[in-house]
Amino acid sequence: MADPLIMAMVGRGEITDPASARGKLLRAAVELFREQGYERTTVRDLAAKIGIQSGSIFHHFRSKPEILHAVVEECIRITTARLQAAVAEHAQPGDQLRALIRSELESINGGDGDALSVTVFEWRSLPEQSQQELLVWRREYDAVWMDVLRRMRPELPADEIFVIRRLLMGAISWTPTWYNPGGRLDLDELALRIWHLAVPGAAQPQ
Amino acid sequence: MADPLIMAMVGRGEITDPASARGKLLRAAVELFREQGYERTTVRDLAAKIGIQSGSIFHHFRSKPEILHAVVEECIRITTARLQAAVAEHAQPGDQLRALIRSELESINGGDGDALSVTVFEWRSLPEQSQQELLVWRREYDAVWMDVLRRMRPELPADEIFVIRRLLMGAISWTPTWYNPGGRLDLDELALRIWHLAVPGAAQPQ
DNA sequence: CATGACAAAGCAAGCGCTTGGTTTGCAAAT
DNA sequence: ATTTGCAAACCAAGCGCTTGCTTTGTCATG
Repeated sequence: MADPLIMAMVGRGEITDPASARGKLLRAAVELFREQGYERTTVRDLAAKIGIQSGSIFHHFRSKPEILHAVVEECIRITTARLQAAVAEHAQPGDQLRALIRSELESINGGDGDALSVTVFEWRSLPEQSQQELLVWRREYDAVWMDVLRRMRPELPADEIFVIRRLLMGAISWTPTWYNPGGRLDLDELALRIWHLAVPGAAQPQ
Repeated sequence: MADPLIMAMVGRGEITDPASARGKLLRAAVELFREQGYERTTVRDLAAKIGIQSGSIFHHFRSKPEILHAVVEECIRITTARLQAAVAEHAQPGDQLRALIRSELESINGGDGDALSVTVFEWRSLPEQSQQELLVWRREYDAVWMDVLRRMRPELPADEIFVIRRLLMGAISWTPTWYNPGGRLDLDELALRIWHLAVPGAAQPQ
């Protein structure tokens, strides 16, 4: 847990310290929400997972929806920071796009704390007001993608870029339902396959 | 509701007659499950929607999960029949693929009884045993896609075809979260865009 | 007069959340 | 070095409500 990106964000007060009680609760929530969904996870499940009484949870959060809100907000902020870091490592738009795809795949299929799948699949379970508030962070997230795609395919109009983004997002978001992280297809190769969806003119792999 | 495909299937006893009490219940369930999800839909919601008492539901179904099971099963069977019909209308694999994409888009975004989005998004809410039983129908559904894709890209190995299928499935399954059926982008054009993802060598639209 | 389709009422269990009080860790005051 | 103060973290108990489902009875139809 010595992830420098996480530690820096904790230092800046942007996310909860994973070592704190609140942080542990959030990580347990991510795991349960991903395994069995938000609605089917009870506050008692959550409490049992970290070894406290169900009522004690409400010392840290005012309500159950607030837990989901916190999970999603921190997840988006972390993932956005990861995406920006991935883009910054490359100069060419093509490389940036591949890094972007790879980074998002990792965030959604990765081994530790893959909260992005919770964000993606439990978004509808958020109260209307929460969704509205979280849109601010989602737009920042989207902007990273749109910038890179625009530079990658400057010949396309904005609305076509938008459609491509959404289609890629669907393809990537869907991978947790079928992709096996331990199997023969590794994340780099999968990222390359998806990259070729967005860049039809490029040379085929192999 | 004079859909000949539906009527034929009702005649063969493959699906429930939409005019029957059970049929009305299933259609109401689809609507509610799609709007607010299976878990958040109560049997009382469902009963109120068709104007009966909540207890009366259990004359038609033994349990709430059994309702979801029936919704998903009938949906898969209908959608499979629609896909097969769409493929049969064309001779060339390229046209067949486009018809396939178009048909699935319509089933998941279409105006009337778009149960496919329920099937897609509520699959995890099915009991383990239901999932196992329904896999039989899902395999038949998948086979339609795999056959066409194999004929379309005969140069690719089976596992690459599989990945393409899953990526397309993700892109299509995700459309309900962003696509606006009444907007400027119509389903034919969207289908064409997705088609070009699967057929990178083909000429670009326009 | 048997059957199917429902209404009416309600049960047991589980839900999110509240309450009042206890433990723990730590730092300032003595 | 010991005491005191205090806030964060937590426990134990349970309230009020909703949930899926059951039971019993009614009534129209064939």
